[in-house]
Amino acid sequence: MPKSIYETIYKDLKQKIENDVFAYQALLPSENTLIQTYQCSRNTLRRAVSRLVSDGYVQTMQGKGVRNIYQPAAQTAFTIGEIESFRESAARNGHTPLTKVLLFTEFAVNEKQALYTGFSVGTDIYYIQRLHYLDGMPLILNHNYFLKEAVPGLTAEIAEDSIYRYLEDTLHMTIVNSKRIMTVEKITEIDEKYLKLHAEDYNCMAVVSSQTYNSDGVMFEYTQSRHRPDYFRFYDNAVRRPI
Amino acid sequence: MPKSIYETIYKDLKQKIENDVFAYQALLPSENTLIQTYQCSRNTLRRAVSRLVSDGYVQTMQGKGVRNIYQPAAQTAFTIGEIESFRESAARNGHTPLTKVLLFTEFAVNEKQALYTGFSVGTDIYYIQRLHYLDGMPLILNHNYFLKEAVPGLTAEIAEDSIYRYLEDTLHMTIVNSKRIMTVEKITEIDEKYLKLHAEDYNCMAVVSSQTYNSDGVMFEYTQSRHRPDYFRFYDNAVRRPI
DNA sequence: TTGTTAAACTTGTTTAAACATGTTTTATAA
DNA sequence: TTATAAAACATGTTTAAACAAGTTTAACAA
Repeated sequence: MPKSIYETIYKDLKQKIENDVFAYQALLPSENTLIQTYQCSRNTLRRAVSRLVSDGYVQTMQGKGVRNIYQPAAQTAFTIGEIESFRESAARNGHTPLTKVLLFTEFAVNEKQALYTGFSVGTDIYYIQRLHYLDGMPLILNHNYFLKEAVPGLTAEIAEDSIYRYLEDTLHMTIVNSKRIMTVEKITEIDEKYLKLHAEDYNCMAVVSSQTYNSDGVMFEYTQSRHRPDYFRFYDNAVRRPI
Repeated sequence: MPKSIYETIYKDLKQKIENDVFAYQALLPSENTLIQTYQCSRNTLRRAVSRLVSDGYVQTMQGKGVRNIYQPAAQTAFTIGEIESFRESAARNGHTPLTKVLLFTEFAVNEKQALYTGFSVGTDIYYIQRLHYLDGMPLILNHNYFLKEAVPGLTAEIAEDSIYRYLEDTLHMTIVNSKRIMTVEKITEIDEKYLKLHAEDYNCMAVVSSQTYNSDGVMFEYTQSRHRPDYFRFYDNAVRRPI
């Protein structure tokens, strides 16, 4: 339910681009034309288009027009690029997700953990280990650290379903911002065991470490996601700005 | 040389945040205050702030203010997140870069190559293999495919220096857009040889495949960058938008 | 003192207009 | 026919103003 006009336009244009209404490398209708189409102001239209630019869907060229440079990505198991829960991502790609909770516990952050999580020493935390399956295959091993005071009433049952659904629907928390770092790390015995990896085959894996902030600007989650290397893909679009 | 007002303000605020003028988790001065400071319109100021949001530097909260959530990242060998050449990245982090050209050739794209590069079959291409050193250590093995008609006069000498400098300074090309996919792949004999990797140690590596567009919306480069896993880091900031 | 309400803040959305700058097309002069 | 200049059209930047909506503070009544 997009509430704002620019968001409605953005979604409509995005959907049109994905459905080949505009050919690859072709120019979109000009600003003036689209203003007529959507009966909106120039600013509002430009705001919608600028999001398409960020998405890598189109490229604007001063004096020329707006070019469609969208090419559908090969459908893959896991696509990041937005903040998306495992369930959302699976649903979007038409796969069946399943989550198993391996460990659900709580403790206060020690010095070593403070260093890599970003939480202060002594902060009370829920620590959860979860295994994410897609179509029956274990793909991701997650280590979640949730700020206890920001996520009251979290249980293993909720973790088995969807923590993000609980955060947004029940606690009415708004997730806003997520800083991520991707690295490649050696697999551990735990990875080997749960993700059915074999060191002779793959001895390292993709690791995504993220710090997530809620709408109060409070970092309420640190997560380390350990991905099966053969099913990991991360999409990104970069825009070069003048120096 | 930032020409626009919003860019000047953006850079000033960014620099202030990086230099701790605003404390972590503190609120920035309000829009009205900053408008007075920079003597600009509200729109222009908001445009600067919105880029700081994209960068993950601040978070806006309706009714409350703008919170500084910037934390300096651990300095690392290679940071991506923008389109940046190897030399630029090295300079920014105070390292000494060196590039060796392993292979410089040209050919027409065949069917197999067309599939993964995104170039059409028969397109004339410069194919270059380059090894990037940082402080004397080989870190990245690059496979570059450049559209020949878009990059006339490319030589091995230029490739040894900086292709991007040639593109921008000599050919006056503007690089705008780069789509990237990150994966983890098994190392090959070539990787082992040039990056001094050992399969008993690491048998896979980080691979960044990218398609880059110039200001005419033409894809003029496909590159596969193969990174030493122990020196690879990719930073990203994601913003969750209402569904 | 406490609870409610209103005012004064904050950021968010939208419109309108003017001018700048780059590109293409058209009209005009040679 | 060809070269040049002007016009038309494209996106880029900036300002101004109005209203919406969320949060904090201040005033006020009980």
